[in-house]
Amino acid sequence: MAQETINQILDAAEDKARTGGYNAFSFREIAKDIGIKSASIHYHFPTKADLAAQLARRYTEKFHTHLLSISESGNDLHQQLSDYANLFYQALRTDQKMCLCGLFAAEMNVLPDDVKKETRLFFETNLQWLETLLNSHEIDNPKNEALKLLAKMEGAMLMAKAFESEDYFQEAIDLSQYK
Amino acid sequence: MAQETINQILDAAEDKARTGGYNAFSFREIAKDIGIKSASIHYHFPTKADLAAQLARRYTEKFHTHLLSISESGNDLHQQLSDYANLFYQALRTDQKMCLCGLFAAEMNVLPDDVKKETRLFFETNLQWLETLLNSHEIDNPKNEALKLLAKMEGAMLMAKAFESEDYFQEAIDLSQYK
DNA sequence: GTCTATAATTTGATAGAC
DNA sequence: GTCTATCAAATTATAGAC
Repeated sequence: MAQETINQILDAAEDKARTGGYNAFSFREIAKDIGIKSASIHYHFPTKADLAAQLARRYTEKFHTHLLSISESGNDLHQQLSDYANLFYQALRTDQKMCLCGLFAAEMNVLPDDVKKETRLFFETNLQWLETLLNSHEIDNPKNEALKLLAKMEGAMLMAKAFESEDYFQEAIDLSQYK
Repeated sequence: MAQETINQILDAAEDKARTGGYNAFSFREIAKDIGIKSASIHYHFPTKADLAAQLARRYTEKFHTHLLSISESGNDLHQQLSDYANLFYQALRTDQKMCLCGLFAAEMNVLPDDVKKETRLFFETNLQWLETLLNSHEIDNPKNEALKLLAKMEGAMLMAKAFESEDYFQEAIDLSQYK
């Protein structure tokens, strides 16, 4: 199955990209990890930009699936926001790694255009989901509150990376105002 | 003067590191920028890890100087925090670049140990300054509030990078609770 | 689809002349 | 302190056999 190899490539690439960014993964390393040759990766992804763009796209799509699942729970605002924060926290906790798009955003200036576009889409997807949620609970300035919440998530992740401890994420996240 | 060359090297390296992180600057590129040869850089900084560690150290020291200047102003809490946020905003606005240590923090896992240490020191310096400020104004939980403020700064910077507009920084920063 | 082989470039780093 | 020259390794990418 071709799709299986593609998934293996993306999995290996994501692992490395979330560790050190766009320059932290190479065709040869990925190939070695999954037991094929780098030339085979080029068959599936002609250029590194293609691979990275697909990486960001898949990451965003998976994330979006989780967002929809939170929406459909019908839980109250505070619970949904807690579940939202938990998406980021679990990424830290289970993988010990940064948010892929958070890392890409920091490197925005050196990313190929397609990767830039997909990275930005991750943030837009998050903002839109947050805004809809906040709006449906009659929060003032939902657009601005959404941006502040997203910044809080990514900022908290950065704290966890800076101090090399997931605990800093939880300490930096405070959602008590939405109770 | 030797120090002048060293500063030129660090300036050129900082410019590139703040654009794309640890892997975004090379000895050859820096050398070309300032009109010397890469071998000459190795005379001043034996390894890339040495150069990056000094980069983070200088960045933190400069930042600390600004922090002290804000403290000494004797302004009220809200004004000092606004000035603090402005340190980050100006870095975005004048250089169109991310916080060096914010970017390094995102890449923490792939940094040489010395660079890791210096990067962490930037965040500890910020936390300590914030905690002292908040404490002197009798804010509850100054340690935790300091962490939340620092996360807010770095998160807001990331939003600005993600959407490629400094405006997002200002929108994500809200210090009205300290008025 | 995967392979071998290889091109073209860039990288960090060192030896030794001046 | 800066240079030339060079090394060894790694990078993205392609051509062509199987």
